[in-house]
Amino acid sequence: MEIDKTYDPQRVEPHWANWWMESGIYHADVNAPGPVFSLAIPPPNVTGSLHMGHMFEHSLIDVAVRWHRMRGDNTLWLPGTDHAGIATQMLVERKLAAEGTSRQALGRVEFERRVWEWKEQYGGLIVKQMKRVGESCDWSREHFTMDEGLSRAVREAFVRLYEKGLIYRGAYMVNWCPSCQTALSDLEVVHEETQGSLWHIRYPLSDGSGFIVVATTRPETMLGDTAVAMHPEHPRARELHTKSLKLPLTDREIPIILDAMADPKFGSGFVKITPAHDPNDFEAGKRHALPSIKILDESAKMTAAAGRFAGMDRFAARKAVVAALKELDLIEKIEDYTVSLSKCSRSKTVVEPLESIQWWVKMKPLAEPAIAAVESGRTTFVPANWSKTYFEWMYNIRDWCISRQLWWGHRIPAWHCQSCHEITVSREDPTVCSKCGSADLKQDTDVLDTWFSSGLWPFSTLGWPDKTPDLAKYYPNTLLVTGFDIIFFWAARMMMFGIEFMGETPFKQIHIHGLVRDADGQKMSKTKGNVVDPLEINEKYGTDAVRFALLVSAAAGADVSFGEERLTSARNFSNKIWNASRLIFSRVGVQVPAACPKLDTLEDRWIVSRLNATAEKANRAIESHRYHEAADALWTFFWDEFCDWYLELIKLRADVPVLLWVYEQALRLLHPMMPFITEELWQRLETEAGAKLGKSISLAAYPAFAEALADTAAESEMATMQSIVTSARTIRAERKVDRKLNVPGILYAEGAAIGVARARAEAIGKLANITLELKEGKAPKLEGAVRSTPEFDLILELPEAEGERDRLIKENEQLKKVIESSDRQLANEDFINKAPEKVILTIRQKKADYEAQFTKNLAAIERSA
RNA sequence: GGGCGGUUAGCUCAGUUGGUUAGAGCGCCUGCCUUACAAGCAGGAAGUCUGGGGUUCGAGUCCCUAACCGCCCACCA
Repeated sequence: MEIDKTYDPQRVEPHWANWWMESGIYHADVNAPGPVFSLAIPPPNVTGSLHMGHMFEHSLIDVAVRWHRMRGDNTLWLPGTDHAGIATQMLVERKLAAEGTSRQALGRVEFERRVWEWKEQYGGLIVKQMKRVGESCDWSREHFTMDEGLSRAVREAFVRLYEKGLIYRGAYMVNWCPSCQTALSDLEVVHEETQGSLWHIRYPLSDGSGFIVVATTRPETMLGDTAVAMHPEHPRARELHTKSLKLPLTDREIPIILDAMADPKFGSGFVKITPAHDPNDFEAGKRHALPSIKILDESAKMTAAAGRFAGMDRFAARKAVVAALKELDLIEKIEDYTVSLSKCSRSKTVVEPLESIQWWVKMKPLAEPAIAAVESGRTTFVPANWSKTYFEWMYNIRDWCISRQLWWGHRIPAWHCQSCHEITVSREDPTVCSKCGSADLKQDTDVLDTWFSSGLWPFSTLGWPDKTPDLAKYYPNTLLVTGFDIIFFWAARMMMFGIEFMGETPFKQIHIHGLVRDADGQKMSKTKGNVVDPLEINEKYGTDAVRFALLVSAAAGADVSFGEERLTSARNFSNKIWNASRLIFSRVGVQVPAACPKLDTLEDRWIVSRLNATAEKANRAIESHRYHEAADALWTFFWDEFCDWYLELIKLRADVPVLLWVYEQALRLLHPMMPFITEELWQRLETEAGAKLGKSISLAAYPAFAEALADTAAESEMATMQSIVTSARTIRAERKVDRKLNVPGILYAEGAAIGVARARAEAIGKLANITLELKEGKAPKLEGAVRSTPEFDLILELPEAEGERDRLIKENEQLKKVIESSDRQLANEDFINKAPEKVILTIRQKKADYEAQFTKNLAAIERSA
């Protein structure tokens, strides 16, 4: 068979990626038998393109999915994308700006049309990329959070929560992004420590009896102060609390109030109260019935209430206010101060706390059962520790602001009556007001937080609110694979909504993976310029190699430091698989026995036993989401055992019935991690009758552990044989013997070892290029080119090596340490009494072996002295 | 202010419930273009498992403590 010398993924991958899709083999059949394995993808943002984080997450998912499918489970991996409200709207607005227009200029309807158009044009990119990298999704069930079915689900969910009193509308302090022009949830605000200042400002007492000093990080807000608070226990409380202050730069008089919020130990012990622009002060304002003066508008510009500062931007106003106060000599001092700035996670604009009317979800009643679900173990986290993070947030949960003043998203299904001002919330668009019957209705202009619709994802994608067969079969999902960064945003909300609407937790397990970092462990970011593009490296190294490189370094929950060396070695591994296949195909052919053939030779028994052990390890590892362990086991098996030993031994034989069977099984074991190369090679194989093996390796059974194939005797015999070969090679390497030169050698051994040596003498001779003579018993003297182990002495006909004596002395020093420590242990009564018998026996054996070795070495050392 | 991780070979990292002389990849050293593979083969060097206490017959692994690094949460003027 004509086959390239090096593996070229580009010649193989596009074909299979395409065929997997077109053949529809990953379509989940509701009526198929077997246990269900279902998983819904964390829907990537439509605006996005595939980055390393996706590549990693999707590799983890695809391994789990392919493994379950090969195990015969009724497997569904449901793909889809998220409309990502703010992110997408920002992108399209930027594009409009470049065209010299704006959403305001276009109007709402036209803008929405443009976003849809944009989505159709560019939104499919990430999906295309996912298809190209061979993700085994059921594309017939692809969903988008704004498609018709999901929109209906969103509406249903909203109405139900509203009817239950879990959604309410009200005026509260919200995080307002002046650049996105919308309210944000607490989660969409990021806190950043910044070097700022603490301004100490003198507020004169109205009666002219002096000043009190307040400290603030935002001096411009003083224009909206409506009180100054002091702690009730403050030493001057009695004296001051009836007095009032003359608020500088204004002609207002404000009271001094007593409130425990003022920490007497902080600063001067007085705190200014700006109810309109600070959440704490907002509450204080309510407690003390203070007026609220809004001095900043939705664009963070000073309002008319700010007097001569009106129209200024908040930061300009800050400077101007400070300057004005300085002029009046009202600045007592300015301290350097570290402030925690709240910024919009999208636009990085500093958010402004503003009072505004928004829609909220009451969270406590939803959180309680979601907490219970994890406490009771109905849903578990992997790694388990993440449940702490989940609990931490859930116990302290606050109501969720779900309305956004955006145009791209699910419009809130609420209608405001223009005559009686009643709100009608409805599944169908109402024509008349539910209270007064007026037809003059206007739909609420807000849309819902993106995460509201993603929160319904595990069941909305299966047809909810209808009772579909899909929903019955695939809900709850078996597994969720996601990043820790969206545990609160997404996982927790799905838990709450899943339980609320479906009565059942949405997934049994939540696997939280880490972050893909660069080779130096730095977070990848565009500004740092250390972003690795998966498509670029997929092209360079092959998708399988990229997957394998990610998987092999992905201990559960751990971050992955991703450098090119890892890719190179993974790429080399695919090449190794390729070349082993070349050898097999050219020497042995492509016909695979239907079952494991009869095992006669040591190496056959051994490789089958190793294959079996590897299958066990791989299954256990994948099942418990320890993908790196599976990858490692497969690497070791295929490269070190199958290629380096088994194939080398096979080359010496004509009759090889077992080889193809083991090889084909190995391809199956590798398939979930390296789908392309394994499919390509597997498709070249045939049955012994010359027929195709099957439709796709991805539908072949994943090898399972079989007790009957475990052969500990073969493993230990093979270990002896390997040890003899390695000893001979080591001697040769140390003396730099020409590879082609055959060297006579004598092997002294007893017991089992001599049996192995006899049975495989020829193979040993060939692998080490020595002519082997066997003698039963111990070597009479150990000099010359010798290698000794507890099992045997091997003497090659070569002159004594320089440095051999030093090596033995060094080895004996180490042996002595181990022997002494074994002695100590064995002399310890507690150890003998308490340690399990198995451990004691092992130590005894170990000690005996080392002593024998030590004695041999010693004899050689003494003689060479 | 709370919470969670990490510290193991030159580098990046593994190390299930404590139990043989702590592993891998890359890098390094030596020798090989061996009819599958130089993206390879054979051999080799390299670690007082961050420090200090403790539990235990036995600790990289469990407990306490310190240092350093990182992350998350929080309405600390």
